[in-house]
Amino acid sequence: MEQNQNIRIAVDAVVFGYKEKQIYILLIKQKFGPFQGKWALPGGFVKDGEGLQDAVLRELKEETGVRTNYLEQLYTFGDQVNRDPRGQVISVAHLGLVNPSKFTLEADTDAETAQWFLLDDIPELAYDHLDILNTGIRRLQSKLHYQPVGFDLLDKEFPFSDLEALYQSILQKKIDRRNFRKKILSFGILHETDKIHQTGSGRPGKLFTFNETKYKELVEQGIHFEIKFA
Amino acid sequence: MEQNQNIRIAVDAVVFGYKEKQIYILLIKQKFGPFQGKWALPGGFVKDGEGLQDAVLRELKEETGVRTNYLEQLYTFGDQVNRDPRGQVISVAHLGLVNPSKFTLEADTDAETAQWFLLDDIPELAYDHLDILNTGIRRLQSKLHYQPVGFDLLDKEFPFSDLEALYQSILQKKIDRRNFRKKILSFGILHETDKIHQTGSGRPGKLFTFNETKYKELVEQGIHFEIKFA
DNA sequence: ACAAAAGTGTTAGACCTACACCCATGG
DNA sequence: CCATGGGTGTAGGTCTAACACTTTTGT
Repeated sequence: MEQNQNIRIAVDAVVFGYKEKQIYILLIKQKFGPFQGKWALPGGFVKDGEGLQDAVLRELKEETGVRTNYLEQLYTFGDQVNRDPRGQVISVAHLGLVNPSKFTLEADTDAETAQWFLLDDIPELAYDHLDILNTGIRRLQSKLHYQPVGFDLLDKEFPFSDLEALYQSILQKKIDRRNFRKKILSFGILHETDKIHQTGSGRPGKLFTFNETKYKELVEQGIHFEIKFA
Repeated sequence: MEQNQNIRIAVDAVVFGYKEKQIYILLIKQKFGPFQGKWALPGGFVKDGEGLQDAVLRELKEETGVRTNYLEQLYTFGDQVNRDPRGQVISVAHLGLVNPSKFTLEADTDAETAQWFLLDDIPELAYDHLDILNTGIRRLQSKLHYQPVGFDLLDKEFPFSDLEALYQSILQKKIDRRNFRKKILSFGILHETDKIHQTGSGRPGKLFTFNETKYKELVEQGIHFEIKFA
């Protein structure tokens, strides 16, 4: 009953960031270990006395310099006993959302570099991190259907087209602009400021902010967002 | 980097069963440990070289005699470092669905007894198992909205009213019979046999079976089931 | 005046909700 | 014939899908 286990527990993070109208994912290049030089998700072993979420936040900060407000548990990988060549390791994967413009990437400890990658430009990954990443992508895609998404990814003030591009980038399909706008506005999570987005070309758009109270309320309550591609 | 951890990993199972038109949950009475004599979810430590899901299935069989086809990962409890008085233990909770009529409960190893409990008759539970149980209930309730449920809980042939009672029992509210039937039949997961349910009183109902192919297809694809209480 | 991006409304169809009476069987 | 539970249809309202032109700005 009190026999010792020879299993170790780690955490990993699938962190999404949105910039330049596209979704990126945060990866690090490993400095040590069996996959030295390979790209991987940020993560590492949990320390004694440390909670799971704390471990993720610590590793993220150490390996990439990023801090995230939004972090949820994704899935625990431990059915495959040999997923780590160093021995049996169970990894509790988390999903994070971040606005990349708030941070400069800085690799500290186990990581040589940290870098944002476009989803269709992912390098070969260490361990089973591709599985974890795919689980994260699927989760993010389904989140859109039952929770508002965007608060943690966009700037405080943003043009409506940013939100639209965000949804299209996550779902990887085109959305009808008129229907999308109607639907989102009907949730009442946006507040239209009187500022105007200064851009290079084309008609400038009004800037919006999230109504944080209403937004968080709908994150709790759940929404039903269903929209066909145009 | 290769420092040893003093954290152990366990699994627990929230197993639902349906009988006599109501949802039950499977609990065991602990034979040993800090909560000796208390009721708890079936579960225990993962063995070296064992996968998570295998560990759940093993513990379930050892402690209750139940085997389940349907088992999904629920959530990993490890943010609270002191959830187990024996030391830091992270528990990967799973959710199982079972037809209780297929098993007689038999407690083998760590359990004194195993027993089915009605949801509104849950005894005091060991550890943070009430949190885990509530997470399981919420998950099962939301599953109804995006996946068909019933295949693993009902008999092979069942009257339509069983399915209806199952949904009502899980959602804890009354459902309009006509609308429910219309909705479920429109999914095409049911096959009407020409057999008749032999019951005590009242008009006998036709027996149905699940169209397993279609059912599993919709489990993958997802459905959208939304129904107001009557 | 042209290029680029923002902004805007209506209609048809699908789906959801509300609602009450008759039917088949056993005792 | 009564009690019990099974079986059935329709109309109103709401939500979604489809669809294209005009407006504002910079160059």
